[in-house]
Amino acid sequence: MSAPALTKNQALVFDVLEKADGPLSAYTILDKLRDHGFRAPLQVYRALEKLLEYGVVHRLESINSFVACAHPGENCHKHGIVAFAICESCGQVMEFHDHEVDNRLTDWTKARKFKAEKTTIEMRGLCEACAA
Amino acid sequence: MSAPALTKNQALVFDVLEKADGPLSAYTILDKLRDHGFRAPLQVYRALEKLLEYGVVHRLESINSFVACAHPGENCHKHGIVAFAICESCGQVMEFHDHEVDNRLTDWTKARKFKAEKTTIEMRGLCEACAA
DNA sequence: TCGCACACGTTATAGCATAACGCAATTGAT
DNA sequence: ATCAATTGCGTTATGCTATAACGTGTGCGA
Ligand SMILES: [Zn+2]
Ligand SMILES: [Zn+2]
Ligand SMILES: [Zn+2]
Ligand SMILES: [Zn+2]
Repeated sequence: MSAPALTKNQALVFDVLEKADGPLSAYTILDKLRDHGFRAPLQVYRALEKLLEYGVVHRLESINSFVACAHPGENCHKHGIVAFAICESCGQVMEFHDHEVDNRLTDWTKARKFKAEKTTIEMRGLCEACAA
Repeated sequence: MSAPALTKNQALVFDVLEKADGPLSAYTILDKLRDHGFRAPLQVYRALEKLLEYGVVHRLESINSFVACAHPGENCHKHGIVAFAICESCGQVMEFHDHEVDNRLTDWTKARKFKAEKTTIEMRGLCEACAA
């Protein structure tokens, strides 16, 4: 699941996400890539699907947006569950891991024999700068 | 924020969710209430908005659906962050609280002065029965 | 009685995501 | 070399999710 060489479209989408200062929706990405020949949502969604699979992009379920992984190179997935703090004012996203949270959730799933495939942890609120 | 008497529409929507054996999308709710005079999505969304506010219904961000609170009467919000395990096969949802998870996330936010307004924890996977 | 808050109904629109078709390039076994 | 399978890509169409904007009626306190 580590990232092979990206195709042209995958590279374009990843580049847009990496340069952005916050999460972007698929349609926003599409708009940013019209000059590069993108015409339809599927071109974006198909690239995102692969980038998510490779673990270099994360999807923020609570805001239907996508963001480049904040920990390039280290294959984020291996660090366990990823959590996000999303500022609803400035859009900034902070990505972090907490092994104790992982452990507690894993304990819960083990006790109930629930097989978790994908876990979402997202906090929406105000960052320090915006709360002031 | 405890629940006042529900209006007619709110009661109808809540009733549908309570009787359902899993989460429902707003449009599914709409379809189930057409016989009761519902004609437009807003009728559902407006009722849901209040039910969420009262804490008797939860929104599952990762599947764009809504579910009745599994802990009627005790005002779920007071127990801290709510977490869900969602079976992608049978649709069953398990709702739970974990104070240690709460504490860890709260510690993180305090350390970074992030003011969390709404936290989502959702695990998607297979329940014991479906994994077998 | 006036003004306000709130629920409600309706129409229209915006925003998010995928189905289904066909084509081209790549790969990898025979 | 050839064929089949896989993968990426482009396009059109469609479906699902959510809200904007406008207007109506009702209840209730100033
Ligand atoms: Zn990451
Ligand atoms: Zn901020
Ligand atoms: Zn609850
Ligand atoms: Zn199941």
